Parts: sequence; structure tokens; C-alpha cells
Amino acid sequence: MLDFAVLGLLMERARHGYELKRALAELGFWKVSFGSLYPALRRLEKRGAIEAVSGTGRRKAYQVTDEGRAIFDSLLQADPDASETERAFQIRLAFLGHLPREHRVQVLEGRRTKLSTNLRSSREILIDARSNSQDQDRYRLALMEHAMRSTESDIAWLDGLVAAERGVASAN
Amino acid sequence: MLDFAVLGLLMERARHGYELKRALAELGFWKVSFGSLYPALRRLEKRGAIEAVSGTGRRKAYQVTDEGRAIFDSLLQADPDASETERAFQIRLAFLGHLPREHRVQVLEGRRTKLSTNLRSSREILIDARSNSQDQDRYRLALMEHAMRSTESDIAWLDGLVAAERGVASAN
DNA sequence: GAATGATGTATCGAAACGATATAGAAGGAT
DNA sequence: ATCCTTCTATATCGTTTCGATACATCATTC
Repeated sequence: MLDFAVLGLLMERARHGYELKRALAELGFWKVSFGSLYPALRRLEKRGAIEAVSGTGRRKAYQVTDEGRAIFDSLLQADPDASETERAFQIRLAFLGHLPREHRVQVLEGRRTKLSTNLRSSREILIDARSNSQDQDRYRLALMEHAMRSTESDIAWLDGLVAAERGVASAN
Repeated sequence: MLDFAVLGLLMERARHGYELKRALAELGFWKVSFGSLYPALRRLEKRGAIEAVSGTGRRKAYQVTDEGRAIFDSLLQADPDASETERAFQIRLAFLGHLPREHRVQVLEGRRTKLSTNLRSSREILIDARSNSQDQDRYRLALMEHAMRSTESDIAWLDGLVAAERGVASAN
């Protein structure tokens, strides 16, 4: 998945390692370490997805190859299975602009369905957690309740994104 | 950190691996894999923090030893440094009930400070992301904005928890 | 010109992940 | 009764990610 994110960022322009790390952090959801990033760059290079175009000083900028673009597209278009991580979804979302509209809506609604399911099971869990909890568990309950509210807000947000897509669609 | 979480759960009662996995998932923030969990159990066992008390059938229940309780306490009381993960904080929070009130408030406010700092830098990043973005980046901006709103809501939640602690304190 | 701090690449050991193998127990269908 | 599927449960394998640290270069400032 890191490979996917790196490819996506390199799609716009060549970047070197440090810059990629910063860009990933600025997306807000992933403070990737060098111990993840540099091996990832080497992996991608070995697969022929990216190539080094040495930059200023000791910088090593990388750019995507045609092969890399093909890999990125296939990763982007592969329909996300049910086991997709939170993070994997966020990466997919960050680059959703590269997909056609119908496909975008599909991804968003797939995610929405998953969150709704999660929410339902959380509700059940919470109900019987509440019924047999000690005072000590107060924070655990608070944590669960807050997580549920966050999920609800995520769902509302997804609905907003879908509505925006449809709005744009009808405006076209 | 997984070790910490496992110890915390075993503090209440003996549990076997599968049960621990379920319990961790039910806390809502971590779907730990067996490939993480079983090695963690073996680690803890080797350190003398837990011991197996074989249960029904092929189940292997574990219980904390005195040594384990000591380790748990020291992990709980160690003041969380700035580099503490989201997940690490959540684990700490889940077991915050084991700490005295003043210490609890301290942990909550430490977290609040960190989130506020993050929020400020996110705001700056977002401002110049907005100023030079293509239409393609629409989803990336949406992601950043949503992350910021989530953080704001987290902060408000933390404030609520602190207020509750103080409320309880004055009621006592 | 020396100290300091920001930038940048790199690597190491440990931890976590995701997939998969294996197998007993439970419950239902034929 | 026995077959079949599903759930429960432990375990391990190879890969990825993490966190810490080393180290080198450049810019600033004292």
C-alpha cells in the first residue's frame, strides 16, 4: 500500500525520499518512517515502476516509468475488497480524482456500506459492554462511544462526497 | 504496545488467544492479527509476565503473574512522550481507570496539547494546499479537511473527559 | 571558522501484518 | 448415523512497517 501511495505522489512530479515522507505526512494520516520509505523505493525501482533522476546535491529524485503508471492504474482500479484497511481506503481516496465518476461513487458507497456494518456491530457490543461494566471500565466505554460517533460522522462525510459527485454530474 | 494492551486485558481475568483478539477488536481501534498476537503472548511468557493455565479443550488461557502486574503498572505510569502513537494513546486511555485522578487529567491534557499543535500545523498546510491545487486534488483536500474536523471533535471530546474528571472531583 | 540546526540517505533489529495450514467442536441436513 | 459446513482456536511463514540511530551535507549565526 505504501508503494501505491508513493506511485500516486510521483505521478504528478518527480520527488526525492524526504519530500515523499513530508508529502505523505501532510496528507494527514500517515507518518511513514524512513525504514518503510526507502525499502519501498527500492522495491518499486526493482519492479521497474520508478527510476532515479538524480537531483541537486545528494538528493535522489525518482520519477514514474510507463510501467509504473500501468501499475498505479491497476491498483487504483482494482476494486477494494472487504478487508481493505482504513489506511488503504484513505490512500485510494487521495487519488480518487484519477478515476471516472461512476467508479468514484462506487468506491465511496462501498466504504459507506462497510462503515454501516461496523457501526451496527459496534452498537451491539456497546450495549452489552454497558450492561456488565465496572466503574474502572468507564474510559473503555467512553472510547467505544467516541469511536462510534466518529464513524457516524465519517458516514455523513461520505454521503456528502457522494452528493457532491451527483451534483456535479447533474450540473454537467 | 500490544504487550501493554494484552497485559491490561489479562489484568481483569484469564483469557486465551482468540478471546484476546476479539476483546481487542471490540475496543474498536485495533484488529490485531494472529501473527502479532501469538508472538506477543510468547514474548510476555518468556519475560515471566504471564503464564498459561490450560483451559477447555485445546484452549490455552493465560493469566498475569505478579511480575506482569508490576510491568503493567510501570507501563501505565510511564509518562507518555511526545512521539506517542494514536494507538498507544488509545490503549493507555482504555486502562486509564487504573490510575489516580490527577494522573488521568494529566494524560488527557497532554494529549489535548499534542492534538492542538497538530491542528495548527494542519491549518497552515491546508491553506497553501488550497492555494495551489488542481481539480484532481479535490479528494485530497477533502481528506485533509475531514481529518481536521475529526481532530477538532477529538479535542472537544477530551475536554469533556477532563471536565467530567473535575466534576467528579468536586462532587467527592 | 566553529557550532548548530535543518536537510537528506541509509540501515538494523524488532514488531506487526496478511495469508494460510491445521484441526477439533457444534449444529444441521440427508 | 454420517456427512458437511461453519465457528472456534492455535500456530507459523514471508513481507512490510516501525522506531531508532548513524552519518553526511548544507546554511546560518555567533
